[in-house]
Amino acid sequence: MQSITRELEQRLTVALRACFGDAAEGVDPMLRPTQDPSFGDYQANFAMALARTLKQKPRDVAEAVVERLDVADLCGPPQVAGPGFINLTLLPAAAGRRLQAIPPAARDGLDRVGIDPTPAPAVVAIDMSSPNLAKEMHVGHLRSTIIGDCIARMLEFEGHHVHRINHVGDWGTQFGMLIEHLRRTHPDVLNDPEHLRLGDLESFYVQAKQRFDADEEFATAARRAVVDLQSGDPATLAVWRAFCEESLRHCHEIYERLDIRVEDRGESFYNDLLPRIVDDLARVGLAVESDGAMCVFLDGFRNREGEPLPMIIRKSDGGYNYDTTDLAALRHRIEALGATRLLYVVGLPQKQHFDMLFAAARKAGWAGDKVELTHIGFGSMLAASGKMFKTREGGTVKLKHLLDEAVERARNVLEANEQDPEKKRGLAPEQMQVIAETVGVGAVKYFDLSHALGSDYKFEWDTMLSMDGNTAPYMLYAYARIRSIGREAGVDYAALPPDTPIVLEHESEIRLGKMLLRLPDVIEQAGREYRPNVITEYLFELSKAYNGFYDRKRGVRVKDATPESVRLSRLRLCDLTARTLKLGLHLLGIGTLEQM
RNA sequence: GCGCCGGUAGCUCAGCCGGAUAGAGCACCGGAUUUCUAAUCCGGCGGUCGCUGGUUCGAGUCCAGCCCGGCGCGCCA
Repeated sequence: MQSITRELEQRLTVALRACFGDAAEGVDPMLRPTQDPSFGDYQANFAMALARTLKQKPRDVAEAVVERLDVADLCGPPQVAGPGFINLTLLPAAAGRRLQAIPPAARDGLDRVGIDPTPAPAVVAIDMSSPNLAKEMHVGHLRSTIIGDCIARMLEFEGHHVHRINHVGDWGTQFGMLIEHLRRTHPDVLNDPEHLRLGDLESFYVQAKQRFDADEEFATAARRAVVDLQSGDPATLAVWRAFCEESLRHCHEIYERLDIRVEDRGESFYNDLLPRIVDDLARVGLAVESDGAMCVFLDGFRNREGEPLPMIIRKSDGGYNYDTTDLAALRHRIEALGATRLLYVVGLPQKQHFDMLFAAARKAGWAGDKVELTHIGFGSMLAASGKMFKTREGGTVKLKHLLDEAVERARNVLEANEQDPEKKRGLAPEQMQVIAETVGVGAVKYFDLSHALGSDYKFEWDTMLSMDGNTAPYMLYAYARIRSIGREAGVDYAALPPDTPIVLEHESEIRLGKMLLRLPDVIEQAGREYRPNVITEYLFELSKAYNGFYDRKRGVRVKDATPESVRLSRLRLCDLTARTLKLGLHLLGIGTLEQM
């Protein structure tokens, strides 16, 4: 399904040229969806700006373009309105033809709803999730994980080759005490590292820390473990590896539950590359010594005293820090993975770090002009109180517990409905559990992704689990209902003949049909701007359009519509709506349900 | 002190390189139900878009200053 706006933009560009020749070169037609249906479906806003450079009246410019504009096959007669807007209204027949041309879903694999992949695929590396293996994943990792996966899905859908890189923290001094603690609590760890199981990493960390602070002998041993680890002592490495693998198992329980796949690549992977990073930067004079540390000074970065702010790539004690590791990782992604688009889905507080990282990589020549470096920053998830998300005791909230609660709350809603004779579905307990998982986890994801990335948001259970409004339950219900309608109508949507004409006559049909046609633009925009909430907004609009179409007062009959051609046309609209919802939810990382 | 992000309806949030009368959900009030899954739909109420000035045909959106909140700013990541 090709974008209608792109088509109309091309026609406008042709008309602009015909009217003004070279003066119209490079002029953006500024085609936008209208906000008010009384202005049609799309409006072109170029005339006011162009009139200025042409020294003509805006309305005259608009009239002239309309005169030469050839859109009769798609739109009704273009209208010039207000100061010089050109309003375009899609013809229902043209909309119907376009919908009809959408090919059926592939038998296997993802249903692309007729949208072609890009002819120019790129290799993309997305830095996402990236918890510290020393501790359990907590709510602070949620946004990066969910948003990163969503962006990965959008780019994969476009046809790019995407690496979801889980840049886990598996190195650093804290691992000394963990190794030492592990040795003492699990003396057999080296005999059978595969079967190491630590029930709760959080309390394991706390125990190790307490012992480190209280027991001098232990602390000494822990420090020695750090040295051994860094010098590559095999026995120490083996314990460290066993710990990291166990910690990763904990992470992957969460990822599985979230239906997210990542490529684990710990910071330690880059250890061998770090000396060369410093050497290479020193050789070209980018890294210089300052207070005993090797630093890169970049234009425009100042500390609180107003002096140049360094990026420290080797500490005065000879150790490296995350600036060095991130530089090495960046280089690796470009040189070894062949990535030309490097995305970092990391919280906004780290913006300055990435500004410096990117500046350094550009200056060093490691990232050329063709390489995109983007920090996709996001705001904080706050408790409903508006404060930082904490347990009652002030600790961090484990991600596992958050998801458990989401599913439990979803299940409570389902069970309450089963008590209500009006809403009872007669679901078996196992079915209910599956539905609760999808609804609960989906609600958390959807709620997160439905907010603008940059702003903080308040985590509110009642809002995200509500059946009303822009939520996962509403969207999942809309999908399940459409599927149910197909079953009730005795129709296998997938078996509807692809050449069944789609005829848009009733106002609610026209509205729904036009909404369906916006899909390519929505996906394109969401992917280009890295904005998941463009998709959620659209899905909500689409659901509302569908509910209007299906509404018993304002909508049309579907299942028992006559004649048969109308019934089939409407069933195809149902199918296309379901397929669009499914694709949209898929891009958000949310599965659908046939029944709920 | 410098920098970044935010301030939009009672609450939670949208608002697409500046576009027509600033939107949605919740809450509140009212209406629709012989159910195609009403877990829905329709209507009403509700705003000095933090403040002031500027740019221009046009500013929630861009610029400057100020107020409020959050975060960052040399060897943690």
